[in-house]
Amino acid sequence: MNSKDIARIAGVSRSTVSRVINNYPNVPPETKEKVLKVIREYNYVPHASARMLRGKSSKTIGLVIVDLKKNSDIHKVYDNVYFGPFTTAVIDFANQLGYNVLVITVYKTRDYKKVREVFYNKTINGAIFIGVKNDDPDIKNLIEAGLKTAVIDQEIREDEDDAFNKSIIVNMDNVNGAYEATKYLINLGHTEIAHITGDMEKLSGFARLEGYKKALKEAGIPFKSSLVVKGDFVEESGYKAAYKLFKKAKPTAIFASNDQMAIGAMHALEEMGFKVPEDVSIIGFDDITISRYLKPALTTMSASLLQMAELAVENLIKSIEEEIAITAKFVVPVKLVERESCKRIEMQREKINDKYALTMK
Amino acid sequence: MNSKDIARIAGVSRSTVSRVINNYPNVPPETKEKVLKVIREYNYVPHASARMLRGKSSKTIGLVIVDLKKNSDIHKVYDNVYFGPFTTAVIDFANQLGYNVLVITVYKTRDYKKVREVFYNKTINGAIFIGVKNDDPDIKNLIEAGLKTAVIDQEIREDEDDAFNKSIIVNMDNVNGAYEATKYLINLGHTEIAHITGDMEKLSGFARLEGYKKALKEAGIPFKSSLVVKGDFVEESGYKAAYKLFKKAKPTAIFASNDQMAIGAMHALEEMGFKVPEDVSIIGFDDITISRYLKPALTTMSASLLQMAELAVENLIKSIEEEIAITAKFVVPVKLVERESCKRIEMQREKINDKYALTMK
DNA sequence: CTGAAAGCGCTTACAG
DNA sequence: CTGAAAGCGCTTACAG
Repeated sequence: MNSKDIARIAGVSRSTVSRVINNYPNVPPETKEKVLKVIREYNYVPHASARMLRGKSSKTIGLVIVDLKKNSDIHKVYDNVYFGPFTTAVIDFANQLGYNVLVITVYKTRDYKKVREVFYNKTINGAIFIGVKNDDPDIKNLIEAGLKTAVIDQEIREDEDDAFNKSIIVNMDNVNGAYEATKYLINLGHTEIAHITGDMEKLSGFARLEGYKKALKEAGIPFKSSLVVKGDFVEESGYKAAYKLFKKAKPTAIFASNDQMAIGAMHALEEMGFKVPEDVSIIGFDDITISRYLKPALTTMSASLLQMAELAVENLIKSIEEEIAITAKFVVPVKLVERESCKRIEMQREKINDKYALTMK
Repeated sequence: MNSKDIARIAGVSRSTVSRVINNYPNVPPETKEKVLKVIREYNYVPHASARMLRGKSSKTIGLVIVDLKKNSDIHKVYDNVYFGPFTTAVIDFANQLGYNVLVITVYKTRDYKKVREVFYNKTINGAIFIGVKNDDPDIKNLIEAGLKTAVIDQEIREDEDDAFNKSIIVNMDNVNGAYEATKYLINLGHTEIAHITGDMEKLSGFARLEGYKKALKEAGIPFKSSLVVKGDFVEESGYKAAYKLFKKAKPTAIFASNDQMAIGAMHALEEMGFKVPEDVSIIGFDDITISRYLKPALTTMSASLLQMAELAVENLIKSIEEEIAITAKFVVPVKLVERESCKRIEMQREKINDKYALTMK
């Protein structure tokens, strides 16, 4: 069944069939109805490739989920509690606007080849990237080659010539979020506040560290490098970080750069014999689904993934359809979700120290 | 940049360019290398639509996530803790086999239009369906129209003429899983075992009820309809079901048809003043990520989503490429994950009854 | 081994 | 208002 068949059955030319499909104004109602009837009857839908070849848009965007792991291929995205909700939100918004979404996973640098492929072969004309490291050269190349992009979690640049300046950027308000998280602990009376950092190659990694420092500085609390331990956003790194931390320091509170690491740290804390929040307060970032089910439920900073997905999708599609390079930058606000993992302290130092004496000998 | 340009620059005809791209055997090594060099230099990738129009496969499958909600559009897939991991697993396996995946969400029956569209316009030639109700007529139509399909959670039929018999089917071993879950409770000494059912329009809903009944029967425990409450697989329904249940009955254990409902039920139990597992044991199904973080950690039945994704993807692609209707049916085994939410009881009936007297007056 | 040509199914300027 | 024709970028039988 193709437009020729439809034309023959309806007793018109293929031109006319095409005109009614594309809603041209100069088709008389009766002709239009006649053609439409045949189209419906035969479930005819024009061949997408033929239309594209004639210059119509593919109406397809890519969603590129990047999860570069240093050492293993065991870690797959399906572990990731963060990407799922965002992915489905992107699909929903895109579908609403009549766009399909092709989802592509990138675990190693060479997987970017998959993205180049669908871009150069014209399957997609735009893509949303999540999980990317800051200033990623692979994405830069793609942008320079003309791919319309929306990137989540990417530094907003001064340099006008930078490729990322041609991209839509959607970020959480990382600095402020981290600042507020730390300040929240300070207001609770904590001064020995540790930070488990995220992946420092990502904006959300280093920006949250920055917010942490800012809050300390403002409160006149000296920054101690012994209270900062590197993590990489996965649970296990939070677990290890907590052990490392308590080997050299005695914080009363921890700000973890995301919830997954906070969860890992809570496990370590439990193993070491500390109670949360009685002995150590802990706050996370992201408000993933699991956090509310923990005991104690995790206090954390939350940003609307839905809003981020919406901004990315709508602006990307706008930039595709209007054939202009929209360069909008968005910073989505973050708000505190107070639950049970943080506690006010007042001169509890002795108690904590006693505990230490006991646990660590 | 198109094949004509490449041909001109390499000093050959378009035919030859096409031959090297498609790896025809009858191209001399030097010619091949010469052309390849130009292709690489200009980042040339053949236009996917043009190739398709000439009959090449689109190498794209659809992943259709169905989440039909009766009354609201508030409930979106992004809530769903179950679809995320499966989705990324499907994408991974498909990508590995050189296939793209187009993800489509279906919240209302009319959203199936999106699926028909991409099928009839030749964007996809196969699709995987998850979250579908049993014997869904919309999917039946698609199968009959020639879409290659792999369906998750669908009854395996006797009737050879049934459309679903032309589909690949991948199920969890629902009946056995439910049977084992119930038997586990029985072996722990429970006889008053309630069941919160899933959505009875889905295979996993009614098959798990069947397994529950089977275990009771085998143990000689009479089936009581007062111990069975309807749910629909979402958390809130488990919450409500638990309240409803304890209004009319006094079970010492609950088998919830999935983990989300078990979580809802645990909340209700807590509110009603029952301790898990001291007062009431509870077991779920699915082993979603959250379950291991609960306190008490949820005992549940687990099947490998990865394996299911792999079976669906590999067989679907095989059936697409070999142009045959593969009709394989798979039942993925389920295994018990013992955690902390179930407890052996021995003549505790009095205690429980006391508690009741206290709580419910 | 290689090129010229037909044709996949559309859309759209062109002519009437 | 409508049709005939060109052409989008490929692939592949055909001829040499």
